[in-house]
Amino acid sequence: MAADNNNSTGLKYIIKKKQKAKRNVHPFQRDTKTKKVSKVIRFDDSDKDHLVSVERLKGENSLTYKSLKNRASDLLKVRKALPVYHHKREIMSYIESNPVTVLIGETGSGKSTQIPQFILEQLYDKKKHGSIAVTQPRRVAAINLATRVSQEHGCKLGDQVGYSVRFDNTTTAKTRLKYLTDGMLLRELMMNRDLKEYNVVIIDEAHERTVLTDLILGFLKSLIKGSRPDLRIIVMSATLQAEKFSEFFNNAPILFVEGRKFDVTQYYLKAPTDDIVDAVIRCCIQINQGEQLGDILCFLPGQEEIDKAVTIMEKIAKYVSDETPVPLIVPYPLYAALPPMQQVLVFAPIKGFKRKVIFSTNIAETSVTISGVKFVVDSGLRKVKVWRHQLGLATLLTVPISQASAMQRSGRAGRESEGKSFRLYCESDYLKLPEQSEPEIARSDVTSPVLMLKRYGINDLVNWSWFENPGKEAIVMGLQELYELGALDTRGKITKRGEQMALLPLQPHLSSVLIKASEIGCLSQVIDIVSCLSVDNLLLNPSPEERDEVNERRLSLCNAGKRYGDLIMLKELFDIYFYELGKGQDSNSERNDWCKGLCISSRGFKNVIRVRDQLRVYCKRLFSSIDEENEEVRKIGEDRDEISKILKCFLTGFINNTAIGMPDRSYRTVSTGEPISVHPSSMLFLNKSCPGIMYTEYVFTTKGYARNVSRIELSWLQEIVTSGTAVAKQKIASSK
DNA sequence: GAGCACTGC
Repeated sequence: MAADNNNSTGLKYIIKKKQKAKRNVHPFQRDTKTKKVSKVIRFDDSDKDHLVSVERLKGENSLTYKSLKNRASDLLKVRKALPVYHHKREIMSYIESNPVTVLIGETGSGKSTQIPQFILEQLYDKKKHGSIAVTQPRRVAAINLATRVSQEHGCKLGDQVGYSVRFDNTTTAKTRLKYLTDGMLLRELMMNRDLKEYNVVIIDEAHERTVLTDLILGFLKSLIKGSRPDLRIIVMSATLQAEKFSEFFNNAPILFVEGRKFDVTQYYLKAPTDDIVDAVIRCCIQINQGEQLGDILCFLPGQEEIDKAVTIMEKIAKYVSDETPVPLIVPYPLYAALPPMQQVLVFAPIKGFKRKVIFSTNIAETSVTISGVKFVVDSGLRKVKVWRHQLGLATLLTVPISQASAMQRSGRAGRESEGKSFRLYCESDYLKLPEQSEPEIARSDVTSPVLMLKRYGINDLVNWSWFENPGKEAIVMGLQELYELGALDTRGKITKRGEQMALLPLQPHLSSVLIKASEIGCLSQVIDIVSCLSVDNLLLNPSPEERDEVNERRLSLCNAGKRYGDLIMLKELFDIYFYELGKGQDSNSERNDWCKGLCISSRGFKNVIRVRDQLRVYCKRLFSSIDEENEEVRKIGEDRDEISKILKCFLTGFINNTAIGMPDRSYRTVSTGEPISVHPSSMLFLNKSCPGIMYTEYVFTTKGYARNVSRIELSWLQEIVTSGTAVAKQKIASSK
């Protein structure tokens, strides 16, 4: 590939007039009778950009009262310079006189740090009791915001201002302003249905439309219509979707807060391209030749495309900079399954006459911010998981992004200075894109939300105050799943088992496995396996060169796993990590080296231990059946009976995720008879001798794959079903 | 022969 690329792939750009990366807010600026107000308030600063790193702050926890106050008064000067301060009274008067306020402002407009403090001051002034909850979709955001705001407030983290996320709760009895993940607030709703400790609940980043935020919105609506008419609600969102939030809450007023961003010039392709990796590479080379220094962030749909782009770029970068006097391009991949060691490389600034080019998935769209980016190259594609209720199957699809998402991606070029965004599609195609991405709840398995609603005491789920109704079919499938797991009775009422399942921080299927394990006495071992399963990206993907080597090492370590599959392998790995390694002085480095050799995430394994600790505490409370003694015995051996017992526990939760071996050595699912293949990452990929398999996940990519696969005997199916529900029995019978 | 992104009393 040559640097001269004005050729047939159509990579010539038409310059568009300069436009802001953010969307114009006009559609909402009209005043109507129902929309009581429209305010445009300009911020000169952005909140999350000036957040200090948590590590640094934790070291400062020993600060004296006086120095805390001094720092707060320094910060107050900065805060007072924010234009939002001048509009404080107006904003507060709307919040005060309306049960629900929708506050529109971009991420980084200052709303997340300042508005909660205004409300806190008001609570102090009026000598009111109660506190404020601010929800965030991500843990890091909750932690960073609470840390910053506690400084501004002049208190230690956990005094008046604190945060609560899984495994980490800094709040105390003194805390009046609490930043928490939306999952945490839902947990609180399960325990304390009226949220009576809160005067005000703020839902931040509501435009991201995660399943959990959508659920919270539904719960809040039913609360203000029912037992908490006094509760104040503020929905904070980026510019779009304001009207949807407003309409949902009885035409709540919408306030606008503008954030400052730098101009981003938009470029489009003249003609569409059919090879997106090639187009991205060519675009980067072109930027490198014609543009000033500054890093490039490229959005590609998935790992496959990213690895390919990195490989190509590595090959041509040196050649290009040798031939012409341009910066040397240094390519980096970025995606969630990448080993953390490689992920951090992306953030280190580059020295010399070089240019960083980051090839990233959607992870860089909201979750991760990289400084130094001046150029964005957008493939216009992403991967989404879409749940098929009828098939119990997740499909992973590559689809065009929405306009909102395209704008979010472009905005990544304008965070520190003016930037440029290159969209590798035509402007006419951009205009055809949907305005918004489909909300997650519309394409997800809702078994877990349905269980939450049942536990909350909702009977008529179809007509509940869903912010987005996932549809009757999805709800009915959820109800049936829960009935089959024994969480609901024949009338759809939650059972004692269902109550226990709802309290465990696991998906219902895994909760049900845990309960079964406690009944038949293998809880400790099953907790270890479930803990591994509930950590994402524990087993990382080895690079192609070391793949065979790593697989060989894993196989040789896990004798039982080789025969019985991935669940047993996880337990074997856990046993080595937990019982054999890390006893000596160099425990940490010993464990890290071991993880590295097997391409296991050591951060992931630390999370496994935290999940395990939490599950053990919950189980002790729920079933009081964990035997603290004989801990060594909990290691798994190659005892056939013990392994069968453990796998049968899993079978009670995943009876519908089973397939039977055919004479031609393929597998067909028990429930639908569809062909299914063992995923190549599985221990059982090469094992062709299983009478049947059970899996925790069924994903369709190029074909239907079973992931986390275990060997099962066909007689077990009958055995489990005889002790199970009538519905499942019928399914097995009809599949024969 | 293959892996979008988050998250939980």
